[in-house]
Amino acid sequence: MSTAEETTAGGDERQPWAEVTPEAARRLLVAAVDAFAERGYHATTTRDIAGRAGMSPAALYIHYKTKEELLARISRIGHEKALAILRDAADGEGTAAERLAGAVSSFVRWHAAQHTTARVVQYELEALGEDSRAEIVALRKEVDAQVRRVVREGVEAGEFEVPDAQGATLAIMSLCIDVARWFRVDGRWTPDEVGALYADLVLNMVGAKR
Amino acid sequence: MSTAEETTAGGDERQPWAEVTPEAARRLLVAAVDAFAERGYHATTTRDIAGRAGMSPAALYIHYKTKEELLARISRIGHEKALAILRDAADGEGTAAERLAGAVSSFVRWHAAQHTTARVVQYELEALGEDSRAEIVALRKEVDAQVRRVVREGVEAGEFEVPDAQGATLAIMSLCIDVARWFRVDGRWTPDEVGALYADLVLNMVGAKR
DNA sequence: GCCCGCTCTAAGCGCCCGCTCAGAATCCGG
DNA sequence: CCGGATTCTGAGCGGGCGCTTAGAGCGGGC
Repeated sequence: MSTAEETTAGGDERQPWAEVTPEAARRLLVAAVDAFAERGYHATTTRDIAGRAGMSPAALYIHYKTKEELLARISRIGHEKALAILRDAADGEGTAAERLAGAVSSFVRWHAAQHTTARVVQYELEALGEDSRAEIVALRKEVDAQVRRVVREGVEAGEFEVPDAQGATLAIMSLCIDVARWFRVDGRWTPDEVGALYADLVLNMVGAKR
Repeated sequence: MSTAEETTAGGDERQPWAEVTPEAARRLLVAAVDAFAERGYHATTTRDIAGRAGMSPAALYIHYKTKEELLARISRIGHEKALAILRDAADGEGTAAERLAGAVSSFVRWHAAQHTTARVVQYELEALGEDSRAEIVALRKEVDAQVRRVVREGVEAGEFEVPDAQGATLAIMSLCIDVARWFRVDGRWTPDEVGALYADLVLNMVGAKR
């Protein structure tokens, strides 16, 4: 497995929203993440978001033009974080198997540890407006490309044995993303444990020689 | 009739909502499935559902007490169908590997072919009221149990090699369920192809001797 | 042929939504 | 200690929501 914890580019893991300023805007955004993850974008009211941030409903509109802009900002930052995690792992050193295991375990760890954010990022895409959705779709293609690259390299190097590299990549991404749906903090596993378990299962899946 | 296709208990695959009567109630329910899958439960209005069914908004309330009852009915029938599919496969004949492959391919095929229904069934749980949610959660436990049983039997028979049967089961279910999220009718694969691909990947995942 | 019961519609009720705006509070350079 | 910019609040707008109600249309039993 990975050592203790590899550093992940693109932000501090303890303060994921440090780049959002001023502080009131950050408090609103964090409140929105919680509310969107709990109840979904459409079921969340601006009054609820403002309330969680300890402000009046009107305060929201000083920092964000609309409720949708909040979602767009969350989705943007979240996808950039996901891309940074996977790029780091895919660009790292080692065999394709080692890099794939690293990518899966970090990506899964993020989906588990930041599962509220991940839930919004992965499941509220359709609530985005046209413009932000296009931006996000482009980011997602880049995200996919990182994993596909490692899978292809593994196949070419004879490390993996898969009949359909694109299909395998899809399944791997799918497996990781779905962690955000089912992960519970009071459940059976810690984020690290799920990451390790899934890295192992994925190596099996691509027929990596062990 | 279906010859090559295995018959699946719990309803005809071409008319999935045949058990819903009268016809107007079925039309409303099908409209609700489409709308919920497209836009999500909370973003769907009763006017939209009624409009898709070619009726006035008030007509909905002759057949259903509330909008939530529509969701509950859809979720109930969908989960029963899913359970029937997996029970059939798990109770079938053959080695654990054959039964697991059958379970995964049928379950995935359903998630792909009926992806609008599956999307509602799998992603709108939190919109359910307390009572229906409890009922559905019980059904989901039974669904999980079918797959877990086959995995355990495979491990005991020495067919599979997994360090954590529960973890592997979770990953298998997760993989299948997420098909409803990403599957597109105009995409690269047919439901049958995804079913076959995924059955193969899952056998790898559990370390089945090939 | 009449009437009952079922199915449907037109109209609309009360509520809460996203969002606005006028003005109060606060901060800060000079 | 002042004055303008910035950040916030209380009140409330227009509108769409889930759902109700009164009554029209109509098919089947006697």
